[in-house]
Amino acid sequence: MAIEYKTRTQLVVEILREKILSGEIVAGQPLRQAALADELNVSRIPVREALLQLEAEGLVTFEPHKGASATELNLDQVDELFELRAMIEGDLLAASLVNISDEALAQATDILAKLDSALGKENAANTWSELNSDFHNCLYSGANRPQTADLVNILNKNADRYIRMHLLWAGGISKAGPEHAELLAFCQSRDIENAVAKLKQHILSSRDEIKAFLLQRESN
Amino acid sequence: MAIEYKTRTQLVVEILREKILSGEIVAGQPLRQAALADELNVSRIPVREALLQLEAEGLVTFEPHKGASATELNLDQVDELFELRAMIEGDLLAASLVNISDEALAQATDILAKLDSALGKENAANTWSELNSDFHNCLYSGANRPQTADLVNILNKNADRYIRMHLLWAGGISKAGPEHAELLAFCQSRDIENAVAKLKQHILSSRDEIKAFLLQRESN
DNA sequence: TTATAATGAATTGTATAAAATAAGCAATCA
DNA sequence: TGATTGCTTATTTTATACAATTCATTATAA
Repeated sequence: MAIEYKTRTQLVVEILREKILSGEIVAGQPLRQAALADELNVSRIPVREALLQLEAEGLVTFEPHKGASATELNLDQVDELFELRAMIEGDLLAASLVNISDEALAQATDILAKLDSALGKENAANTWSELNSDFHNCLYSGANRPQTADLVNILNKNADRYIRMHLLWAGGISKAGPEHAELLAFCQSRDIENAVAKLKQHILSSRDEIKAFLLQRESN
Repeated sequence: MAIEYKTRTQLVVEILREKILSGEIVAGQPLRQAALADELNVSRIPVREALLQLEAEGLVTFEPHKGASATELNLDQVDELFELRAMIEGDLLAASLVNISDEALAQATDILAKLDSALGKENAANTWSELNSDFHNCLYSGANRPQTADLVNILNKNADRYIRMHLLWAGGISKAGPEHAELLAFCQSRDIENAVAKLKQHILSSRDEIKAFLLQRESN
């Protein structure tokens, strides 16, 4: 297997993204370029460029001369983000199911099993979230819409933080397991209408749980 | 009115974006950092950061150690881009019409007049495209969905190059004028269903014209 | 006391210099 | 000749150094 070359900037992007998604860097927390450069043992230039890239993904907010911080979404923004996901992913799934291969569906079944068993284990939130993303991408693989898929992945990265947080603090998206199974069943029978409806409901119900959690935490 | 401070990076972003959208920088053309820095009288750092930002917008493609170039979309990608726009903008318009103010609609009427008169004039493509964007944003102003609006604007910047190109080389989106008028009429009567249908059809018909144009040019 | 201006430390933004990498071309070997 | 290797050059990537800006704090004046 060929090793792929990565620039320092790309490495910093990956490290910082993971720190934000995992919650190690908390939303709203200022990200000091010099401190990060020091910690990662690079100069400030790749750190700056990484922060800019993360800003484009929505995970970081930049203000000229004031610096960067991990983006903090309020309840309305969380709402909007999940609505957007429901719409776009619904459309993507519909397009995908027309052409989806049996291999992709088999793979999705596989991932689903891992997903269920991941819940109790160590580092559950991080593993779960990655598998969850794989599962959904697998179902969208028939669509052949690379730009839309990229967009979905960016939106998911933004949602991911909240999903992980919820998973970590409230013991998980309680209904995710059975919902995934139902969704996969509709996909397997190529029942586009029900599959899309289930997917949207799945995304929006996770939104509701997360919003409820955020609201409750806010009031403390 | 207070003038807003802009970093060199932001200025370079705006200049380069306009050059790409206007066609001065042709798709596929390599963007040499040193040459651009020299031309704009800044160092290479702000140029690099600007190119990274434009990459996030989809206008520029970066390859490590090889440099940046203006992104070139093939027919399928143009297709996907416009489909995505139709879906998201349709949804955004529906949400907007529920709350849209009479002022916004009046403003849209205003812009529409300017839009028609802009067609024959000098620099038609650039002015038209800006007004066109204003017109649509005006119609979406009632939605109160800032993240979705941002996304729409990014997608529009990608589509814009092709719209301007078509405007410039083929004398314009022939049906845009009457379509805009019809769309506005539906909006004024708060007829959500017809307005959304009209908008989608408007976006997709411009896609068809552009694809036909690209195909014809390709075969030469 | 309150408002405003001056000061300085912390931080970001930019320029320049150095290092790393890729691509083209000549030299070498089969 | 054809393929491969090593060198040269162009370009990008990164580091370091400096300039500009912000923010907090203190000093000054109304």
